[in-house]
Amino acid sequence: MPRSDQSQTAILGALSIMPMTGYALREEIRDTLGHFWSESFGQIYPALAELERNRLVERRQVEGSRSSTFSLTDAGIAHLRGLLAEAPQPSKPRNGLMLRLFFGAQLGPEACKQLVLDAREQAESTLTHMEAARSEVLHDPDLVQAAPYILLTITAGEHSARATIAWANEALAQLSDLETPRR
Amino acid sequence: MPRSDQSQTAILGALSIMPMTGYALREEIRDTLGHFWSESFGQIYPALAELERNRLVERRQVEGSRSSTFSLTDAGIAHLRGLLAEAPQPSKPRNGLMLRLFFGAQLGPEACKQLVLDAREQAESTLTHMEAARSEVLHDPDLVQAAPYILLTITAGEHSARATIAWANEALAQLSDLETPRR
DNA sequence: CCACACATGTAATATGTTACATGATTTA
DNA sequence: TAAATCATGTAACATATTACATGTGTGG
Repeated sequence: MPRSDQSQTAILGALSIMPMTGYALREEIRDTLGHFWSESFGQIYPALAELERNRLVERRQVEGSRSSTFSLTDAGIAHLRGLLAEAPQPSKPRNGLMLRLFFGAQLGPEACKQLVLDAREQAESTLTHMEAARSEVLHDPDLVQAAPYILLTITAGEHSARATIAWANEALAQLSDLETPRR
Repeated sequence: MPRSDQSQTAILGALSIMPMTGYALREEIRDTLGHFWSESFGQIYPALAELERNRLVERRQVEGSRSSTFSLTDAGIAHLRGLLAEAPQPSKPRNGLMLRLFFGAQLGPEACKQLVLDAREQAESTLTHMEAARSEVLHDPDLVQAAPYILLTITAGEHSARATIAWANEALAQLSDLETPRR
């Protein structure tokens, strides 16, 4: 089985919400699933080609245009449900921030503080995006079916971002103590 | 520059805390950094070989044994500091749980609930591990220098796990509402 | 002396990103 | 009409996992 099942899941899933081109697929995945998923061009087109070979998606040429819209076949929907039912394969974590803090003794408190500040800022920006996403989801008529589930992922993002902010504040306090050793 | 800088950072960092064999390196990374980092055998040995070629680590053969201990050279410490100072490269997220929930309409509330239950259980287990790790770090004499920084990463893990648990409880309530549509 | 953990490494494979090539369509 | 965006795809490269090959030391 070439092409990761997980990429197929994301692609079939996105097409289950609405048919679209490969290009749009990448934009949707980046903009909508971006906080917890990513696919690159180099994966999307070959994966689409294979899904087409297996009759799981259908390409519909737009009249007088080179671009084509992909949509799920019945077999594609069945396949998607099968993939979703499989246990999520745990992704190998690679958190560059934590790696740096872990060896922070080599870096010094100042640089660590800056890393934590950056992380906090990013979490705050995530929080803003999540709020915007929530109202988009609630107002998009294409998403009435999917909305309750999508909202779960948005809530997860918010919880995670708030946890990061709370942790960052604690961490900054700790780092300040390290900076000025008691005299 | 072959071999990701990030792998080198993890390896040099681990060796900065204490010299060890390649085998031990993998065990340490799995057991100690496991919650936010991973390296596999296939990366560690080639990376060590290259670090050795660049005189960033030194191999010391143990008397009458085939195994050897790697330790940092002065250039290695300098290199490590340089790597740590670089901005963490954001890892492409791939959260299988969120992917499944996002398309949960295809899966149904029951299966989604099970996924969330599993996630909560895992977070609870993480919380237990973090507690154990904290007391280990506080009692290991090799870690006196590094401890304050390592504790930051443990605290981060705890915040994140607690956020997951809180979210899971909310999500389960939402999913129950979906299961029994009002009549 | 057998099984298991320690130890080093390579090869095959899988996965994923980036840069490039190409051209159509839209918008300023 | 020039520039930006949309659109499809490939090739080269980078990265990472898994299985395998090989052998040593140690405890039951």
